[in-house]
Amino acid sequence: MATSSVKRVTMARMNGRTASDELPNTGAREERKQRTRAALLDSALDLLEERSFAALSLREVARGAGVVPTAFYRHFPSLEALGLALIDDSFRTLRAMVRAARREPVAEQVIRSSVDVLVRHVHDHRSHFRFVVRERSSGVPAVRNAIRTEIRLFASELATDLARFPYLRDWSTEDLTMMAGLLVNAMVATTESLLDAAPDSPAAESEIRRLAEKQLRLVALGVLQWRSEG
Amino acid sequence: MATSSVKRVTMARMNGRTASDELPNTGAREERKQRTRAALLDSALDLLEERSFAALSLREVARGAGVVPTAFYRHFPSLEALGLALIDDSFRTLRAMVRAARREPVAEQVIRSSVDVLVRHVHDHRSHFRFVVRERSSGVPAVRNAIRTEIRLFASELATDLARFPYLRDWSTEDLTMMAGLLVNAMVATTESLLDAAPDSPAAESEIRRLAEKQLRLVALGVLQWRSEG
DNA sequence: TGTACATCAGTGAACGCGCGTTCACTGATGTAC
DNA sequence: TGTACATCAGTGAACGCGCGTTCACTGATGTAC
Repeated sequence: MATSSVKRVTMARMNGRTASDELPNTGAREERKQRTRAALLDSALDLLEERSFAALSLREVARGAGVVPTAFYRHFPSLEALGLALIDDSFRTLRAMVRAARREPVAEQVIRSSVDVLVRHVHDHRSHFRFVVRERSSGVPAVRNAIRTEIRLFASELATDLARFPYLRDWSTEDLTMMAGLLVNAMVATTESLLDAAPDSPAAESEIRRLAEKQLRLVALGVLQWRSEG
Repeated sequence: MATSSVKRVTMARMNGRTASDELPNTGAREERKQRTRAALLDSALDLLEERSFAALSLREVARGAGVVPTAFYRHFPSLEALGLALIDDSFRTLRAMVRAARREPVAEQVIRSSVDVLVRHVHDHRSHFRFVVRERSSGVPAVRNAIRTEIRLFASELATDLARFPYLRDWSTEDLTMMAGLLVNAMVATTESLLDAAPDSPAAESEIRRLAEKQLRLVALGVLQWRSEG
């Protein structure tokens, strides 16, 4: 194959894209492909409402997405790869939640507003949170480990955030990490309660919210008394 | 069939048992049956080290126990039934742990000795604790619900125990339950850390123990400041 | 104690089923000129 | 713009496999007398 001709072809393609009024990869074909990919992910999330990831089958997921089993391979090399993509999506949701929490003013109401952000996000993205919370401790090793890594990352970011509070300014890193771990545990437990409760039950939701706030206030009281040996 | 003859047979059996020097159901046949049953449970626990319960197959479990698949049905009507039996065994282990903890003197060292009991029991019964912790949030509904019921029971027993502490004597039931929930969360999280760590690594174990003690001390400080509205 | 019969844990063949994966294909969309 | 060719998402048949479950059986253990 002649190098010059390859170059010409590449440039022609690039010019074609630049000249067109569409972004790269936004043709009808690519769009349809992305829709099928999304349908596969949605199908999996649907099935995960009543089954664990380890119990999913590729054929079920494809069936739910309205495609033939072999079409699955056009999008993911394996079910496990789809699982990792679900983790990406789920933690994108979670990071959006953290950004929302950071926008809240850091006031005396910090506990209330943090719990509020959590409850609201779990409400709006049940299936993502359910996936993460359930597969965190059980299931396929690759999926489990990816989730744990993300949660550890999340906890250490939380520790960094905590270091900005006046009380906590001179805590040791270890103590901050310990406290962040405690808070993440509480958040996960609260998320589990929310997922167990009937969806769209404001009564159950506000009861859980009240309990979560109490737990965080109890921890906060401990924090005020703590003498970090950092 | 003649009623009188049936009665005679039944009584003869009862007399036979009473007269023999063996307890009922302790013949060679029954003993062998119990050994096979135990082998099936052990086989399942073995497989559960790297797989979730939902991913077990009856044939695998039977294979691991050294019996033919159909023999499984002589002991359990389904894999799910075996799962429920595993829960029984696991919580028997956990209740033994709680009894051990209650025998410890309630002193200033109560946190240290509680963590100590937990670490020791997880060390000695890894597979039971792993099963409970993993299947608690994922997996087969029947198994998951049975575990949650047991954990809720455990938490409310803990709340009762807590009510005996002087500081906590006039806390409201709700606050005691809330605090027990917090402690159970911490214990579960600690158990997860222990199961993640390399088995038989005293260094990892004592590091986790140290962290767990810190978390409990932090909570205890909060408790001392708490004003229950009970 | 000895004998004849009952019980029942474990066997092994057989079944139909859904699974993951392969392969050659189709036909709509995209590209070069 | 029109034509000829390339790309590639989705198809459908086919495969071998391990699965749960059924069934009639075997032979050691237990029981009656």
